[in-house]
Amino acid sequence: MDAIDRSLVELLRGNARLSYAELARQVGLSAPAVHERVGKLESSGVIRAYRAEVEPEAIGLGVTALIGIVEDSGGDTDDVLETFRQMPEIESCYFMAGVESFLLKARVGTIAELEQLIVRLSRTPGVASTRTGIALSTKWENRPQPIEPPAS
Amino acid sequence: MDAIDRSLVELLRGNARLSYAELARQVGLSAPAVHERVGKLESSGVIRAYRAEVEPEAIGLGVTALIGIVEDSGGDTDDVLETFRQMPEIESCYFMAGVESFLLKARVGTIAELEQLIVRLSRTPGVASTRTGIALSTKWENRPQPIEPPAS
DNA sequence: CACCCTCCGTGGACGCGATCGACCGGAGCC
DNA sequence: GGCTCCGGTCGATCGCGTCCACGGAGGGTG
Repeated sequence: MDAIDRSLVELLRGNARLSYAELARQVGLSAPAVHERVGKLESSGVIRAYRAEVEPEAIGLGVTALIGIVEDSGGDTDDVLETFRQMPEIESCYFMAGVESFLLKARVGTIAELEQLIVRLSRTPGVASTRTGIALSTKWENRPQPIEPPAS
Repeated sequence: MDAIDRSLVELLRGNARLSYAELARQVGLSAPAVHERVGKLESSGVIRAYRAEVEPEAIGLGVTALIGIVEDSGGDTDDVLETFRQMPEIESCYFMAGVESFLLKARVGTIAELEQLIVRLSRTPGVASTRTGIALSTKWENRPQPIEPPAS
């Protein structure tokens, strides 16, 4: 993970479809060298995936909600997690410090679907209560932040 | 936005680096046709960007926090937003219904940096109070959900 | 100091993919 | 029926991805 690797990661975070040849020009190496470096970044887990970022409204997911979950004292956290994992509406799931064990980001098409989702969450064994906030608008999301070299 | 477009979007959400030729095979069109469709999806804003998804720890951003912001009654929301936008640590920013006007997702390297960020947020004109939750672990994030055809 | 090993890069070669232009067929409209 | 437009295929060309052989720098060892 040297300076060139960081440049590559930063370039690919900005545009995942850059060709190896283009990356090579940007970092001043040959295309095969870049190919190998990127391959290592992928297989070492630094780069997890390449994703197209889509306007949610365009695919019928106009409603974004953030849902805090308080667990039952008796519940099994892993079971709860597994149940959440089965719900495709839940785009992100964080295990949090604090009263609310989980914070979920969910996306659905309509408020009615959100209601159904909340009902399903509330009924999930191990879930004591939920608290839902609705995003009126997304100002920005997953903005890549510049990589700073390790403070050595 | 027909069924083929939806397939293309779904394929690219799963792997943004698929070649046009591969996409073409998957959807049963020729490569130039796919090229044109994807170009239209990009320029119409359905596809906003292609990003590499990176393990945050690998680039020195091991601390994830979710921060709710309560606005001052006198403050100007746009100014507050602009200030947030200048802070690279804030990866996502939602304008919310409820007492907390904003919910921010921030990523920093250390708890000390998080502390500094919260101080800066608290001092921002227009911000009345902040409430920070720390993510102990990210179970998953930005998981693409299958696209369902418009309910027609 | 010479030697060797390893790592990481370059350059060349070759096949495939990206991309452009020409053409074509069906839908909608005079 | 014939025009036009839209959106596709086909074919050709050029650049890119990817494999391979080679080479130089750096470090350990006799």
